[in-house]
Amino acid sequence: MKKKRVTISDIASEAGVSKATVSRVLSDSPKIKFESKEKILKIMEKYSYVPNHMAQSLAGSPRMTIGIIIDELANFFFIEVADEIDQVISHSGYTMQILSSRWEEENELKLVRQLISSRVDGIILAPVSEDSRSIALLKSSDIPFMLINVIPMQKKIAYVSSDNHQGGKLAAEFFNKMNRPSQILITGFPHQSITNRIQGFRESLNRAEELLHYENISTYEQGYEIASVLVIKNRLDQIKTALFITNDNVAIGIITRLLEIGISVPDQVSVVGFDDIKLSKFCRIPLTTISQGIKDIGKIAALELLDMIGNSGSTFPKHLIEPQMILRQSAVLS
Amino acid sequence: MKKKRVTISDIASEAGVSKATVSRVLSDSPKIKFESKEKILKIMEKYSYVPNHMAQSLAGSPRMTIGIIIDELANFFFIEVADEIDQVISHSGYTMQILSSRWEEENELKLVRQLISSRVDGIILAPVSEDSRSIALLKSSDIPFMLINVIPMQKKIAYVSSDNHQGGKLAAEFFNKMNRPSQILITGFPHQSITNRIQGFRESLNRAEELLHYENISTYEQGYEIASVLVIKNRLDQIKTALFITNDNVAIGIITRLLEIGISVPDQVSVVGFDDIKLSKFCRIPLTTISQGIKDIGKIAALELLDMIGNSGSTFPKHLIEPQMILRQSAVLS
DNA sequence: CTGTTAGCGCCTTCAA
DNA sequence: TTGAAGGCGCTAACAG
Repeated sequence: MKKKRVTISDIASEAGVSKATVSRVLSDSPKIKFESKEKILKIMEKYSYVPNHMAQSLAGSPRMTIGIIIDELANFFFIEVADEIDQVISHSGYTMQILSSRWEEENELKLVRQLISSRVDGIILAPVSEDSRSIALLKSSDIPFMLINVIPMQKKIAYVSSDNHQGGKLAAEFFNKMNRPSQILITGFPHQSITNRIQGFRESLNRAEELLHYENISTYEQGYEIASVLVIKNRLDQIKTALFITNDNVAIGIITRLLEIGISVPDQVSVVGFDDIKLSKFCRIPLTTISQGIKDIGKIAALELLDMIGNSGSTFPKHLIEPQMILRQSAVLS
Repeated sequence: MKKKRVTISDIASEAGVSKATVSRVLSDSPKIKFESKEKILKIMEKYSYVPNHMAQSLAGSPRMTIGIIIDELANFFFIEVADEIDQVISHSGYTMQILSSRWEEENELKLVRQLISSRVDGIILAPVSEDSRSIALLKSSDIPFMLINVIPMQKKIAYVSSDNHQGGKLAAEFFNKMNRPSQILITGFPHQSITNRIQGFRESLNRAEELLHYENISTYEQGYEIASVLVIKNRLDQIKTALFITNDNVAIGIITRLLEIGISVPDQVSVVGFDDIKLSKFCRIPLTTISQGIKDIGKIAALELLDMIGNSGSTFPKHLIEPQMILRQSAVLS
């Protein structure tokens, strides 16, 4: 009962021409009689004919699509990067497909395999781990790809990332000036970008040996929850504290909860975030944070990938973006 | 110089078997000798062989992917719906591809065509317009699809949407109780969902004839900007005002600006939003808003689509979700 | 358990 | 300007 899909042959026979001729109007070839073209177009219209992209691609047409794998949809950082990428590539006629690995390496590998399998023209990946198997797989494919939010271990891999080590350092220098009695670090999944932030932070931080550290806090919900714990265990209500939180989403969650409890930010507790997502301007206490240059990351990744596709991936552009301290209200140098 | 991709034939000849045998290990067929399988697997591994999905699909394999087209990436409502959908379908082994129409109908049509062209198993579309050409195209295809955030004109189209008219009514009833001297409505693109909210709101609102209305405000940046204008033109600083803003993102932007200017929310200006995105709990003044039941929308859309794919799209489930008033701080009944 | 034979729908020479 | 033929990489009967 399933109605058969109309194919190029159907169109051809109805028009009384060969498949080749129909194919020519599909690819908008110039060498075709105007009337033939008109007629074929009309028939296509009549049947709402949509050529089978799989077949086209199999037969050699470029797909004109790039795939991007991000770690999570709920993280504004990735969404903003993706949005920027979409803007750029669509100008060149490409379409972007977003996939989410949900921070699962197995899942990421599956998605990468899928993208390779569907022969997209290029891939942008924010890998769960810097030595993820996905990267090896990608390398063995001949599809141009670009890593974001990570600095790969191997050579000959294109990437764009912010200098997270430097970002951590910036935060530390700010902390040193604030010089609060209590200093706490809150980080997310053990990801290279995070590790580098931690290192950069610790290395430049005064009294680093006293630093308290909470890990695996990654969403604003989790931030909201950990805040209560912090208050009790580390007496945030009594000891002037500085928080460095390596993710704006989390920072916003924490601040929200602190305010509810009646702890003032930045007076009692000052908070420095990381990323500078758009939202950090719009949250309850605008965030003092380290900017990753989100728009730059997206734009550069897209442009370079497009370029690599043009050069059939023989180059490996590398970009390390300089982070920047953005002073707003959640932490100030009184 | 471009290294040729390894195909099933390469694997087959290297293993000294036929393509069919290799294909069998690909599909994990039981009727295959264990040693053959092992051997073939090893060779695949050696070459990092990834089967061509285009070819597989052309030859009849289901793609196991669904496509979703949303209006914009920067809108948390859509992202949250998409995230929910991804959760659900991935449990069934499907992969989701997200595409963004950027509120452009032409672009939407192109993307729909692309999805049909690539023969995905199902499509979820948040159409720019309720009588978009995309919908007609989708109908003429034999791919199961589900509309979200809209109530289609024609019958026999599956959809899930919140009852926006009712949502507007809820807001109006709340406004009537607040009974502020000045009442202002702020809406986004002229989309059916918005129109319904407006209608529902106006119909139940006391003193609706005095209602002021600003249109085409759709992002929090735009909200942030319009706030200054509002203050000046409508003397928000002097006249107690109630704002109904049909989009939480915008509402958050507006509140942020109002606070900066020194206008208190909800005392001087009370704000009712729409959507209940997660963020509305975390913004500077937690939002009183109309909940669309975002998670429900995503879950239902995904589940029903999966079901339609199973039944080869012969059913047309329709869901109208009851919106709900969520009382937080940005507007209260004193 | 395995090989052979046909396509799937389209594009691309090569001739006409 | 058009048509015929071959092939892209894989799956699906149908024989053995």
